[in-house]
Amino acid sequence: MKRIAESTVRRLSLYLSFLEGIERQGVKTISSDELARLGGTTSAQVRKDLSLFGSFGKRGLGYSVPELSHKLREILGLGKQWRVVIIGAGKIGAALARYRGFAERGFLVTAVYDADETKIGKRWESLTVRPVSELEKDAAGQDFDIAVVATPAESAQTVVKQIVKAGIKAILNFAPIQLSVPNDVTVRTVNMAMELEGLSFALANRGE
Amino acid sequence: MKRIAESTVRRLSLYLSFLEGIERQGVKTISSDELARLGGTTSAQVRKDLSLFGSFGKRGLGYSVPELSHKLREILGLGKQWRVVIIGAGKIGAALARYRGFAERGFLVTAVYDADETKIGKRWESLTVRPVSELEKDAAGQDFDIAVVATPAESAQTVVKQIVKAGIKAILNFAPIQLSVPNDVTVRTVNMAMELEGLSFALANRGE
DNA sequence: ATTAGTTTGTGAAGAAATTCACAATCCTCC
DNA sequence: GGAGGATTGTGAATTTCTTCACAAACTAAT
Repeated sequence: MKRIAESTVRRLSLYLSFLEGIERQGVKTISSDELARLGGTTSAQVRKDLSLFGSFGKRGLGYSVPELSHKLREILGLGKQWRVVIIGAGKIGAALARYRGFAERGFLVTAVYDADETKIGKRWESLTVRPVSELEKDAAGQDFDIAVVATPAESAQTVVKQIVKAGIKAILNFAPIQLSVPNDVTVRTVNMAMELEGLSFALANRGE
Repeated sequence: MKRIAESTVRRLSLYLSFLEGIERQGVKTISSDELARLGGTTSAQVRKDLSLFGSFGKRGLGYSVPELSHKLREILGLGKQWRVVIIGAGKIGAALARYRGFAERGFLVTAVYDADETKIGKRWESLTVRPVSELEKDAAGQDFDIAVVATPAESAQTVVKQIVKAGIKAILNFAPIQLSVPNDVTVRTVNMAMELEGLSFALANRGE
């Protein structure tokens, strides 16, 4: 398949969230134009995005809401349950472990790890914090899909090496650094400082 | 000034974080090549990004670390303290109010608001949760710069209308919806579901 | 069955972002 | 103070992303 841009994937995700809302309201059909309006983009963009994966609409009519949302879930790989491990049992890790949005979307938090001895053995909901040194061994039997890095910046790159060794191919990174990983590993970074600085830039340069 | 792309601003923010680390280690000078290596990009990209704002380097030598990081802070508007209000006193709001990264970067959390009567009056650190209906009035005297939206998706758009009315021009949005705002208001959205779905897509389409 | 009115899917055009490539400049050392 | 080596700044080339624009395909109405 042709390489798909990250921006495209983000939009697909956005379209899906609209479709799910609309589906609950019982709307049966939607045009690219309407979808574009909701997503703050253009109808051509919507159609182009979808056309990368097939043709799901009916000319003159639009898209069937249930059908399109099913297709998008399929494209985004939301059919199966992904198994998630959280590395770092600090505040962010704790908040994430309790976050219901994971389960709702089919992401099952399977284990929590930390390097700090004093945290090991603590229980969170139904999970027990395990030493990160065991990650690779554990992964052998369990098929973890996604690792969430919620450690301090200093330890993040070390932890990532262990994640990669454990054969995990997708990382959601909350540490405020740039992770270095092999080509076949996908990283998404959530970096509050960067978002805030983006806003700061916008405020500082208004009207120039 | 020419319009600057969001991706450029993100990279500037990234460069700055490297420079700050390097500065603490006492390194005095850095080349675009080194900076590119750290940021996972190319040296040409680094130079192009910086050249949008001036010429800060010395040919044959590279960039002075303290000078460049100072310039970047200036460009990103990190010189002044920005005043932040958090709207939504739920779990995310609470976590953000306690988040030290705000203060470290010069973002001062000034107030917390919520629509839910049962939450109003609660004290968080040195702040008291106030009714969001008072936001506009409060804003008149206080010059709030940035609003953080940490409400459920359902109330987010309503809250945003109040934020806009209060004259706030920058929003950091944690609600999983697309906010609609006037042109002169900048929004950055942090959406975990979208990030997870990006990873899911990558996993589902590996090697195609 | 024909017409009028929609809306898709997609090549082609246009815009934006990235990379190339090299002259210009600076530092160091002899 | 000239030569050699390094690295910037930036037009031009390239690649990627977005928008345009229209034929094709569908519905509904008469």
